[in-house]
Amino acid sequence: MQELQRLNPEQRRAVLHEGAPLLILAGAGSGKTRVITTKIAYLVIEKSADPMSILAVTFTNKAANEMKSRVTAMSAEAAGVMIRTFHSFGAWLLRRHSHLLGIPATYTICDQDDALVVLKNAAGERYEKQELRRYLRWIERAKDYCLGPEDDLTDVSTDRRLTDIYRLYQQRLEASGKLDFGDLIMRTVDLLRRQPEVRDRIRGRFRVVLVDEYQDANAAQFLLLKELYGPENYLCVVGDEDQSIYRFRGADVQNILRFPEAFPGTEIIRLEENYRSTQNILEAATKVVANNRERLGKSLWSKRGAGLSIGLAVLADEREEASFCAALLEDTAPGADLGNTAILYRNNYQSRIFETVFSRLHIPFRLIGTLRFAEREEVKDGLAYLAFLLNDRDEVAFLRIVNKPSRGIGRSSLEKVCAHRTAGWTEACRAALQELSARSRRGLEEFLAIMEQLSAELPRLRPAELVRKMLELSGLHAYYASKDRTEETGRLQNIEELVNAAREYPRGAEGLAGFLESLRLDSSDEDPYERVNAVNLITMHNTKGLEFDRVIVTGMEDGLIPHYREGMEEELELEEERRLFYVAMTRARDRLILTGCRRRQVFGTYKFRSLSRFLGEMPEGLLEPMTPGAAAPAEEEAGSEYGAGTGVYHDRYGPGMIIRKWQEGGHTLVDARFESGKTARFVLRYANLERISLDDR
DNA sequence: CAAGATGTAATTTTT
DNA sequence: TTACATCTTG
Repeated sequence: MQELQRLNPEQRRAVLHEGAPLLILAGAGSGKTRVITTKIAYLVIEKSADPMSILAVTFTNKAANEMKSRVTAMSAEAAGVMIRTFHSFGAWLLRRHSHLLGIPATYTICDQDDALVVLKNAAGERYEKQELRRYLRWIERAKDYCLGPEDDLTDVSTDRRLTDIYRLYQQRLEASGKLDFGDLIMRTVDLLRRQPEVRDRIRGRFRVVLVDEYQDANAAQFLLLKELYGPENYLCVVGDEDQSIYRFRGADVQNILRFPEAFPGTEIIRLEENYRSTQNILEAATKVVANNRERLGKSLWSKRGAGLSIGLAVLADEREEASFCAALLEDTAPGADLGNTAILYRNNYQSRIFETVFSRLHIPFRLIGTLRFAEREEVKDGLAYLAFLLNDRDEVAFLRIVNKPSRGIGRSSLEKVCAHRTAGWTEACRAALQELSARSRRGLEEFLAIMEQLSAELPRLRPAELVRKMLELSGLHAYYASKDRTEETGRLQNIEELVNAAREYPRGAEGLAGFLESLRLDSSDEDPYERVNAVNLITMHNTKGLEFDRVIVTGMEDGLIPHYREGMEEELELEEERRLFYVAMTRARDRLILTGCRRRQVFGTYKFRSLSRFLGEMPEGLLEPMTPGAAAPAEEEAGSEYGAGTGVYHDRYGPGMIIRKWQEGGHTLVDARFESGKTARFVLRYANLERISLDDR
């Protein structure tokens, strides 16, 4: 197999390895995906392994899809290999054994929003939203550790009410015939433990189990691996303890650190040659992460030259930070692909200023990982109709859609329906009908009629047609069409997109359930691998597994990175933040630029900030200060230029023109007329008027 | 019952 | 600054 020749000795050793459990410690950019995919192809081609007997598990769909396409490129036969995320593997197994678990085969999956609704209904009105969120976090955490309500939860929280609330939540969830993300792992473990014959059958089928990004495994996922791994099986996990960044989600570095203890006889192979970054970038990143104690340690090296220095720019505020980045982008060679640059930040909200500044300057950008399709209100509405169609015990779906679009069914009417609640909501509705006012009754009858019609169509229609029908019958299409006219959001487009998304799924309940599952578990509607000439705006977490020619890490300030939050467990959190920064830095191939602000707006007022302590952990000589003035267009001292006739842009008023300028009380004042027809007077220094050319509208 | 108005609170990271 | 929750009005 010629791919083997292209590997370095350690990579080859990892591919050829068999027998004992294998832990591959793969540094950033060391070609770990290549090793896994080649290993799969090697097993199929050279060792004549049955593709069906191989299971490869990842954490994100992004990674799973990437792996799938690379594997099939090497061997068409290997298309039969099962490559899934942990969650989707659990979902698959649970669906096939739903009869053993007392859950419907067409169960739907709760996302966090849905789970919060379930919890709210379960716990009653007496809790505030924030409290409920806290409890939900604890419940999720418990599930990360495979702990049920009856288990000792003191490691999760010592709150006395947690056990009760957790139990109520779980009952309510099960009564609704739904599973949450945690269930997908926890109940799979449960299934394999309680049904030894299922476990043995699975062990018999998947003789080879490969796990990517193992450093992000949580306790439940570890336990799942334990169940999958029998005496006849081969287990290989790949990971990098320095890139473990999902502690908040229950990921535990100890999982990878202690893998050799948990699986006796484990052999370790280190991949330390980095193929991605220049020496400078690598050295800086390595020096920073070396401050961590919780690591096995490896020494990354690269054959690439020293390369460019690492740029450091300190800007006045986040607005200047964004313009600085914009100037860098505008400086790039004509024809160069903006898609080769990524702008990274710690918190999602930091993207906002980049969006505004870039839009104004007509710099194309795309937000990666944020606007999740399935989490939009209008999409959730549509999905709720479909979920309810599959399972009329689904309380979350029912409450969402019974009166959306409005059918005149208000709170009091709903309470009457709830009083009749039995197993299914259809029944409860029918039972409550005669107690309702004429108006509410008509509305509810209409709702029931809609669902009945759709139910009749369910076995006959393919999901795409069914979705179309649902949008019409439910009135959602009309509802969002009229809304869209006034609000000009793309909501109508989004729900129509639902029709397209449903194509390719087989007809009937199973097909529909499969469609809903993929939407829930595969939220990546923006494909970072797709070539687009637009700069990438992305959180540090979301960059895992990605790489870019040029990376700008923004917000290099104490409090942002490392992120501060009260009550945090100092040392552990700090090491996690350091790993996150390490991940961010090692995404860069050729050029790494760090930016921070002297002050930043917090809740509308400016706060002074100090630079990130991580900057001090980098070798002195590698950092090269960049002067904002050189790259950013001069704005401050341009006061003298804002004469009458100057085109300006104001945040509130939009584009306009200066019509008069004069001095008064030591300040320069201007009057401006805007396109809206309004005029306004500003103190030039404070007004944040941006210059634009007049034909630039 | 629903849309508008007004007041108050708050920003990690994601399958 | 904005998001969201509660109150008020049509």
